[in-house]
Amino acid sequence: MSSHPQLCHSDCDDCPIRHRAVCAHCDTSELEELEQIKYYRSFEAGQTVIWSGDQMSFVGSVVSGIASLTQTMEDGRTQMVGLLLPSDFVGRPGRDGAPYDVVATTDLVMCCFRKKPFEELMARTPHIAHRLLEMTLDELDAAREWMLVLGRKTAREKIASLLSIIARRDASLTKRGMSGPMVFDLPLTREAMADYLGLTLETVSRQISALKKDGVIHLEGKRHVTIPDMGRLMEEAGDDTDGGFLV
Amino acid sequence: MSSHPQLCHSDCDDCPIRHRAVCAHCDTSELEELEQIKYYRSFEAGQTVIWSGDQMSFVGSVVSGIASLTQTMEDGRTQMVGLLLPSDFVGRPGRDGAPYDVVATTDLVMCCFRKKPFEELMARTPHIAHRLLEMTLDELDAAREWMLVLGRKTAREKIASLLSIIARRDASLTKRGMSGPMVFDLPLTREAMADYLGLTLETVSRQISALKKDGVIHLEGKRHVTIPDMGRLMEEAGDDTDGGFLV
DNA sequence: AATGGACCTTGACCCAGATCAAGTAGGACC
DNA sequence: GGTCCTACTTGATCTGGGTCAAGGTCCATT
Repeated sequence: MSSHPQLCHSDCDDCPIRHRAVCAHCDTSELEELEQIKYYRSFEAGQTVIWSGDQMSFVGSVVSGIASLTQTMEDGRTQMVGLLLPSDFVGRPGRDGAPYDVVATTDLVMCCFRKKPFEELMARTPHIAHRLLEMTLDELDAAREWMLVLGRKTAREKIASLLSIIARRDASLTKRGMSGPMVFDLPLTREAMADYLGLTLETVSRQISALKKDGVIHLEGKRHVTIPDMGRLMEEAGDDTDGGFLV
Repeated sequence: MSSHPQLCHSDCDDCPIRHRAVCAHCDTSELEELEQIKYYRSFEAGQTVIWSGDQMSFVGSVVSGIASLTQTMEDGRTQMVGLLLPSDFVGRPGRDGAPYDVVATTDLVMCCFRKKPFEELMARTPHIAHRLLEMTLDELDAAREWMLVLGRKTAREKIASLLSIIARRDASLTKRGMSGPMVFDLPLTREAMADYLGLTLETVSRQISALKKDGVIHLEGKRHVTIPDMGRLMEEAGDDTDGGFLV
């Protein structure tokens, strides 16, 4: 927590990332006000947090686990339109209905703020409003980057893109750097990856096997991944070799 | 203009949509301030308005013509990640670099505001900041809806989705209703449609021919489209038959 | 240690859409 | 009226990824 000392107070350990997403610059009285309207919710893997069309009564952020934003067609085809990792923010201040399902992809703990009072706080706290706009622009950038993945990349490039996103996020959350080999556990099933990438689970499986055979990744078991050379992975993803590290 | 009387002042005819995107509720002094920092720019079809990575010195909105947000891979594959129709807003207040190219897809006129003073105005005018957040959330919703199109729809459904978006936007801009047959000119080449849909131009052409043969659309020349039955088109798009009309 | 079930892998085959290649339509300009 | 050019169409063929089907692996439960 050393990099965000201003966030740290009593219950840091309880919910280490709880305020990072919302208010990196909140003063004490604002933090206390947030404290008042804060509560935690847990979900089991597979549970739906919010149904598309429902009223959303809270905003909040992911403490642990993974949630995903999912759109479904009548015939059952589904597409994940967003992946929420720990510290990511969920919610649409000023809006009522959810435009898509929010699903707990793993066991999930969320730190929530009641929506009405949060909006009121936001209305009289410009820097929170500003922060919300920032976060929304970030989400928009991520969504548009993903449109390129969905529209133009091959299956192999799609897998490599997903792996590099997860690896990067994991590195930044655990404060390990990006140099040297990266090691992490895949938090998604093959099917969830397929839904995120616009593929079938069989194709995901085949491409992961191929990347493994080619030495781009190592696998222990089905989920434990080692990436010996991050640059190589990003080439496989078809990304500009630089730049991507910024996200 | 009758539905937005508060926007109408001297130069309504000159730039009818100029403020609609930004400030439906601005008072006179705010409008005058905007007036001071406003200027127009014109582009020819094919010109690049902003290069990815460039500093953006303005925010603004499209007066006439079409612009598109485009991402390109090193090998030339390109994906449109946004379509800017008249009255749509461009710009990222609080951010400097553009994350993708903005390209004039047809001849284009934009109404721009100088960025620095616009941001200052925004900082002390909460309802403008709020409006910006609203617009960004709308863009995010649109981007995510498009992710479903890119990831899970067939070529035929993709074309139908694009046509119904254009038809709806056209209807709302010209204030014609959605009842009865819809008539409009396609503002995009087959290639631009392909770039938006993650297809090749040949596939676009074939699917348009197929929709025509099946009576879902009528074509006069290559661009003039009549949609006899909007509901039918939306079924072809695989959309929920209701709801979509809201956008 | 056997059973069951979720998750994953691999093979065989198929098809939607890409690719390659001609050709057509229509507008601008001489 | 011809010729050029850009935008589009259509056909023939190929292929990446989908579909269908058969196992395999790893746990949790008994």
